[in-house]
Amino acid sequence: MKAADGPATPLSMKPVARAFFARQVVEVARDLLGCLLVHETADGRTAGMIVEAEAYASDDPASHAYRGRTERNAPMFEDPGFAYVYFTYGMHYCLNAVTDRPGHASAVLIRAVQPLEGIELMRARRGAVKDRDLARGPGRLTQAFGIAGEQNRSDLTMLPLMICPGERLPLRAVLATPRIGLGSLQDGRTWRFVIAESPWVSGARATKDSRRS
DNA sequence: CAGAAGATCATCT
DNA sequence: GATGATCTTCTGT
Repeated sequence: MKAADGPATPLSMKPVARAFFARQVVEVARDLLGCLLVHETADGRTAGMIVEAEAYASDDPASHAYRGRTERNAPMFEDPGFAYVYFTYGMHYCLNAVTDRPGHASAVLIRAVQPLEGIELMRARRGAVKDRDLARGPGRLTQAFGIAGEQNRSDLTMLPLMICPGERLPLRAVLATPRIGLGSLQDGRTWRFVIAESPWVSGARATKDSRRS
């Protein structure tokens, strides 16, 4: 007999309202912590709780949208609540949630989730790694969720994200990376990384050069 | 058209 | 901590 893979209690599948994404990018990034990322493919459904994210405002020099619209970053200029998926380093896909208003070109990179459902499927996709490493990191996450590989990238890019409310996670840190680029913020401070208090985050970044908020 | 860099990861020392 | 893998996208000529 096959062991069921999901959690004992079914996940709430009611997605957040579109208005959730139509706000300043760092606020969205912060509020995404604790939310559930759900993705379904022919192989099954995977879900996890977002524990680490990264905000990219349009005036951040490190943002793909910093130098204006291109073919690749076009989804960033479109409607909030959709995905912007891009391919990088010749082998990795990264998943973003488009935020703010159309034309503002900001997005949140989803950097790590705590696996909750479809864990066997994630293991199959990721190979022999510790469960802690199944979806810790933007490239690993897309691989575990089946967003990488043979998936049609352009289709994926225009799909609505399935983000559902989860639990409230305490904030561990908000990190700035001023030498790479500036997150644009209301009070002039520079933010970008948004990290929850959770064992599923990437430890090195979570402790280095952090500013509490 | 060529060249460089890249929102990364696995592996090595 | 350093390095190689691997290829798309963007920029400049």
